[in-house]
Amino acid sequence: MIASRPARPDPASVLEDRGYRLTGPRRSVIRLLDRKEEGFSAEDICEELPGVGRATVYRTIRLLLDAGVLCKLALPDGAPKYSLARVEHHHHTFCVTCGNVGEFRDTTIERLLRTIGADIAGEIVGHRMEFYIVCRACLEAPER
Amino acid sequence: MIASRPARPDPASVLEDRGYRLTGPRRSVIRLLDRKEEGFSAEDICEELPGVGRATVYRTIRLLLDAGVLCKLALPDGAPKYSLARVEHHHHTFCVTCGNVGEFRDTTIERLLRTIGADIAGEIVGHRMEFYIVCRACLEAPER
DNA sequence: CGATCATATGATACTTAGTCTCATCTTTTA
DNA sequence: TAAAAGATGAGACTAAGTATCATATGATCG
Ligand SMILES: [Zn+2]
Ligand SMILES: [Zn+2]
Ligand SMILES: [Zn+2]
Ligand SMILES: [Zn+2]
Repeated sequence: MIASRPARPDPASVLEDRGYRLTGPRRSVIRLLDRKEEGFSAEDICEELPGVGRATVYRTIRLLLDAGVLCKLALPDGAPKYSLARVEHHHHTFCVTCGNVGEFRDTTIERLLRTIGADIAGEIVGHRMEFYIVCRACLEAPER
Repeated sequence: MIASRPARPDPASVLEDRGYRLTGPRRSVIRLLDRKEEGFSAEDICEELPGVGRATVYRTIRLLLDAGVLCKLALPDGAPKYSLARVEHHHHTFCVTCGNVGEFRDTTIERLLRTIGADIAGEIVGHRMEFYIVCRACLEAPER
């Protein structure tokens, strides 16, 4: 089953492939994103890279979003979060207690979603799905 | 099958049931929402109700969101939109061409989503799902 | 190498969506 | 009718992100 996980695309190569220059500031942003846990904010990145301008951070984020190697999570309430995509197509889990973000894939869902098109007026061109959870750690945590 | 569609809750009664006063400004907002097509912005409401303060519009929207009779749609890109909920639990379609928003329910999905919990570490407390489509009207529209 | 031109950067102003504050007004209740 | 609770609205503030534009960087050609 290990072979079924597609290799994660390298954000730097993806940008180059798209004809963008791989400059110092862009490298810094990408290197930091790579070290980050999932579910960080754009402003986090700005603060941790004082040498890179805010505009450049946001511009790089946008390039990566457009290229599909970065996900923007619209949480039900609160600030948007970002997370480098680990696998190609996936969905997210979001712990409503600790805010932890996870990725998952389920081929059954994907198959079902494809068949559901029949019930919808129009042509389906994409979808998004998120699960709100209480994660393992929060379930096991001493109450408080 | 008609009987299977639950009656749409009346936003005004829902607010009263929750212990909020049904004041003039709140009535105005609710009456306008009710006349609106799906997929309007909060600022639309402010502009169309110059007699009601911005803060009150946003406060009323928040109350209705909390009560579950109004949906906030986080579109993949662009401004958030609102839409009065027509049925209890549902998902949205969003036409990527014209921006039209629709609601749908599918019990197969709901059943599947419940079973998928087994594969996810933690307890699922909710979900969100959206389909991006090209709607019937846009498919049939003269090209361009 | 150096000139040239496209591209990228960063400081900063601006925009959008929404919240907060607080003095005033309205409603409820006693 | 007086007091208390709740709601309102003007406007200040915040957070997330975009636009502007002068400067800097880097690729390409001679
Ligand atoms: Zn993702
Ligand atoms: Zn999917
Ligand atoms: Zn809805
Ligand atoms: Zn559902």
